[in-house]
Amino acid sequence: MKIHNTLTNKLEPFEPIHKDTVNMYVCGPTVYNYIQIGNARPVIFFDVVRRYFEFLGYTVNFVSNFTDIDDKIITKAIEEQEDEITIAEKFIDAFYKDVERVGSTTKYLAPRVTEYMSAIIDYIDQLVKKGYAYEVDGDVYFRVAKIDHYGDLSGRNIADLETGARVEVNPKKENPLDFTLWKKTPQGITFPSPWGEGRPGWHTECVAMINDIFGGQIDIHGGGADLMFPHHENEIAQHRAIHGHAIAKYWMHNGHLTVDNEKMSKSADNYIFVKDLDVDYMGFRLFTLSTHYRSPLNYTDESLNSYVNEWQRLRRTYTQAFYQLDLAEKLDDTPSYNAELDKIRKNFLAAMDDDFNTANAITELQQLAKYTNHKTRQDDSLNQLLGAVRLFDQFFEILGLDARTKRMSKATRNIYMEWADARKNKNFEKADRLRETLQEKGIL
RNA sequence: GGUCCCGUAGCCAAGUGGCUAAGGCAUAGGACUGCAACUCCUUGAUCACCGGUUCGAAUCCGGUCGGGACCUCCA
Repeated sequence: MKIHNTLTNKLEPFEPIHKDTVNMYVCGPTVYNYIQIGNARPVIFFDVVRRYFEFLGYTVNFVSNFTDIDDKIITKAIEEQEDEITIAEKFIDAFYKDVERVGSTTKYLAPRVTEYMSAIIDYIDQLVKKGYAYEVDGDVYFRVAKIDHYGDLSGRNIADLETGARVEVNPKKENPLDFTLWKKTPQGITFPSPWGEGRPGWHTECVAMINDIFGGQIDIHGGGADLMFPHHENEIAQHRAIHGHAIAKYWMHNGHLTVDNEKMSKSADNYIFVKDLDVDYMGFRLFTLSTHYRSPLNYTDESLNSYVNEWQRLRRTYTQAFYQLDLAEKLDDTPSYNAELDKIRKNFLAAMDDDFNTANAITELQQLAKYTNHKTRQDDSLNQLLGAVRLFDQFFEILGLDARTKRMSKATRNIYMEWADARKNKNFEKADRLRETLQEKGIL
């Protein structure tokens, strides 16, 4: 199992810190709006990461936060004449719905900033006491100059960053790179702190949560590539300041999604919410997994549709094989795996082991479909067909693709038999009628 | 202005130094079928461009063009 570590920019063998356990944290959403399809990429990809580790036998402790205190939420609250908590609640519910829509699990620990206020304040307080942070007029800033290796993760050096600063610098800061830990807020929800009423900056929450929940270095820290700088860089800096070592062993970042080769933005009028996609969401999931996670993913209607079709094809292959076995009452037999199936399985796992190369894994899924379609037309090798179905189950489970198919009821089975009979007796009128019924039930 | 990523057939996409550049969709032809649907078989590439390194490059180096991300608070 190899993982590309953003920190070293290399493929590294995965070795868990604690035997048989994977502790991972993925930066979650700021809940001020519905999520757009680009936000769904980490939601889907890191769900696959979790699934694959679980398949390999690890216990995965998966944590992803909600940022429920933020200027954008405050702005939205004022806009909608609601309080921040109500807004946050609304979009947390919406987020969970979208996560389920795209086939990812919602059963993981999801701490919220509002629940972590005292831990965050405590963390900032420690930074101040150790001299890594300073207070100015009710704001608290992190002293970047005091940390070595700032910029390692994103491959930047401090000199370049200073040159590049093109916006007016905040005169309160000792150094333009210093980032906000605590912010005195003129409007919206505030919390009491040693530095007065205010709210936390964005970068401390993840560190405080990781520290509290995991109590030490985690295996994997993930998120979108846009978070690499400054967010993750700042997490590393804070954690190093207090604990003297890196917060995570492996950093994983997914590439961006563009729409017609443009960044999604409201002004470009190409903003697509997950909830508004009018397609089979499993097709969308397959689409996002069709490109390696670190590569950019470009959305076009044509491209999405081709994967929606591909998904329907895969599912059809699966259900046809399933029903054939069901009719023959072979579903509970012992599956047989021949060399061809073993090879497909081996290639699939090798692809996943290679830094979660889902694109190549999907290729094996397609090979499995071809194999299955061949076997479906040969009645003599039902145990091998069963092997194929079981392999499909495994692949679908790992990728989070849901093709669950129920066994036929007795009534349906009878209709099927009648249909077969009618065809045999060339009673085509009756056969066509029954065929329609079976098609409606999704059997044919 | 700075840092970095990407550019493979009509479309999606793997491959990152070495046999004839995976796979899928679409197209076209064929097979199967009572008719369909489904399915199967066959069908396509001067790897953006120019130059260099090498016995050998899609893959490494330099340049050009095109697209994208980040560089401040925020995502």
